[in-house]
Amino acid sequence: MDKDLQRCDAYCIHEDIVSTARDNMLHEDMVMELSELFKVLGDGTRINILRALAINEMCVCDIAALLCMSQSAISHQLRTLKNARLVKFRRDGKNIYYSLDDEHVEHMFNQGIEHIKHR
Amino acid sequence: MDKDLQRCDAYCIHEDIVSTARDNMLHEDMVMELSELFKVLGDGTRINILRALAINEMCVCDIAALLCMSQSAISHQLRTLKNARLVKFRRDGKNIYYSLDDEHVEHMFNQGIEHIKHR
DNA sequence: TGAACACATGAGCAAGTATTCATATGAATG
DNA sequence: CATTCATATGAATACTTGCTCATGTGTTCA
Repeated sequence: MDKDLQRCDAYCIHEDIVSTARDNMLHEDMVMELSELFKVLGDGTRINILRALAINEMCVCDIAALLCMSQSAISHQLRTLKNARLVKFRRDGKNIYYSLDDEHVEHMFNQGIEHIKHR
Repeated sequence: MDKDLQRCDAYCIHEDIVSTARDNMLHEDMVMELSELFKVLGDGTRINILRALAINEMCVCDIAALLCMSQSAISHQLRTLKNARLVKFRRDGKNIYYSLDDEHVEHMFNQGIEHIKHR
């Protein structure tokens, strides 16, 4: 089961360091989920949406007005954010109000901003 | 200068909420830099590289061996990470050793992992 | 019930991206 | 100085993605 120590053909200089690194790697699934999460955050439109929702819940056409984008474009992006469990929504009559569904995203933004400011 | 209150044509329901959100938006440049940072983190190969470098500095062929990928592919990814100021390097003879150049990335990973675990 | 409104969704396209392949650079070694 | 080794880089390609356009779904209201 844990015998995934299959050597790949790549030439390696420091066996011990590579071996230690291998033992500390994240599980494949976690890496995939992490990269998908970051991929979702890696888009200006979605960042703007999340930042806006951090202040207030909003319906789709409000977000579209805020960002000067089409309703369809916003709707597609909200779908992506919904799939990533970053936003939730509630229906009220004809409108659907979106809001944040995560307490970690803001921390991630802040860390990102720190990284950028620090050059 | 700050008169970028140009109304876009999109129909908007809640003027006050949109207006408040607009006042609290991140600056355009910051959104771009943030999205570029997250984009860099949004790739499994680069996540694996960063995680490995968090344990030890490593030369290119070691990373290639660890991840069972070509030297060229790793080199291209390291370039991306270097441009994002996430890794630094030093030369020692024929080898070039890469290491982390940021203290925030690990926090971002941890926040990401928390988000994922929390469903 | 049917028109109007808010939103979702599928197809299509232009732009971006991760890898491979071939080749270039740069340091050590004989 | 020529060869070898470690790494970088440019071009090409398969794949992904964000938007638009057209249309579908679900709710309200007359």
